[in-house]
Amino acid sequence: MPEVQQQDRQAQPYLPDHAPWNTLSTASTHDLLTNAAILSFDQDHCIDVDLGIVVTGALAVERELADGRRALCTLFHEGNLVDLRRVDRVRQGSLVALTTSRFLALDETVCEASIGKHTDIASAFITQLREQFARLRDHATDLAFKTPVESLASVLFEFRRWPGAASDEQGADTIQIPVRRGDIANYIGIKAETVSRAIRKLEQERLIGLPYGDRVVLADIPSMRRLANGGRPRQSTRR
Amino acid sequence: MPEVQQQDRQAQPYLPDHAPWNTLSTASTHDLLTNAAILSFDQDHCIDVDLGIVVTGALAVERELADGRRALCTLFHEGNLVDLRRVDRVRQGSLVALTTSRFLALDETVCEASIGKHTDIASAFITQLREQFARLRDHATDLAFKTPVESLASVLFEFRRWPGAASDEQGADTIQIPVRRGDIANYIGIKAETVSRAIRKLEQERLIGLPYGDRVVLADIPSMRRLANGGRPRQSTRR
DNA sequence: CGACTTCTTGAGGAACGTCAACCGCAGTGG
DNA sequence: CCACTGCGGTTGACGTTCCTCAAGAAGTCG
Repeated sequence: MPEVQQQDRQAQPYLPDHAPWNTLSTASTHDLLTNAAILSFDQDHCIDVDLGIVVTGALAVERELADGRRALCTLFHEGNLVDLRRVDRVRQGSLVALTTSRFLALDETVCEASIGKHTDIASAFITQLREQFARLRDHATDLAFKTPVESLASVLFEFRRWPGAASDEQGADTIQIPVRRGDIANYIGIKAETVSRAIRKLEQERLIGLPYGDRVVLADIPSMRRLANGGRPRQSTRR
Repeated sequence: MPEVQQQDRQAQPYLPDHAPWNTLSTASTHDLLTNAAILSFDQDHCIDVDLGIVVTGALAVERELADGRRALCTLFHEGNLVDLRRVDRVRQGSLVALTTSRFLALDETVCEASIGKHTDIASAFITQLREQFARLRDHATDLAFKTPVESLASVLFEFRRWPGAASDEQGADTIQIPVRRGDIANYIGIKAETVSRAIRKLEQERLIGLPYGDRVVLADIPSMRRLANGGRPRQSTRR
């Protein structure tokens, strides 16, 4: 169990250079950053802040079941708004760092005031919330019925949308997998071993390439898209 | 495949008598209902409206995979705000009626204006969105790692929170299951047959009672809570 | 009564979880 | 320099689980 440890930095708080935050006016930025602080976290450390923005790294909302099973309900990357303030006294889960990360902790009351005062901040928040809602619905669909290979294809496309994760080196579509296998497993509801097997299966079918390390080359994007959209159901005993 | 069919009613639009909508001021209610309409739907009919409030019945966001598998990502009951407006040109899924339902379709531009004008409407919307976010995270946790029996216990507690679904007849905690078995299955990511078996298992263990029809009596709430929280993991081959 | 839908029950098999072992790598300390 | 340790990832064997399919039961509506 990772202990809670927050290393405060005296650095001036700043917003990540990522939409929609880099479009805010100077006055809005100034107001929003009042009482804010940049925090740094090592991998696997819990973060007991309920409101803020991811500056670098990867965070997740983790929920632990009674017997120790862990589920990552939401992944956050650079620029994502994190809002875990309680609803009806119910905890939404705990925020953990999946990699070494920096996080901009916002002051809740300042934040509420800024939303009311600046329309650009309000719309930035709404944009983020609706985007995350859509992603969470996607994710629920993945979890409900997709096979491991389909879920993995789906999550690869999710990683491709992460800022800085995708690149187009030498004409190939390369993705840097930003988290550990075990984290992917906890995210898509399977075990790390099954993630490993699913990756190997995709590679054997020449749908992806594994040049080195944590890099994945999408060799056949149309097929992968079909897969991610539910193209490989459980095998029927009939056929 | 259910055809799209909407039966318009000339009835005056009205808000459901349910929090937070019944706390709005008269002026707010009047503004919000401008250009709104009450629609009625039969079971399994699609609803091509992106914004509105459930008046009676049960709706769901359905996503269909390429091969016909269906997942219900979100259930909506009386009083729930439905906001399926697109994000980044991505469809969130389609809205379907799980039972005969009535739905208050809101005008999107009127709605935006009302939120900006009336703070009680804005806070009602925010309350609904955050509540649904929390529920969706719960649901993702269910889908990720819970066994069918655990997921079923979890969804029974979800139904208990539905207005009108729970009652306290003769001292027992009785729930009216508001949707079909197949819908429950599509919601918690298992098959209808497995739902049936899970219900039977719970009854055999005296955790629930099945007096008649679609009624379920929670006979042992503490045990059920434990179960819903992950109290019955997959069996280890070790023990 | 049939025709239909929904739910239930049973048999059988594919699939994924469980466990154990191993590999590669990085850090550590002698 | 090398042994030791720990972590993350991979591979293999095996068994439970839940999906698939089929058939029947129960309720609904014409």
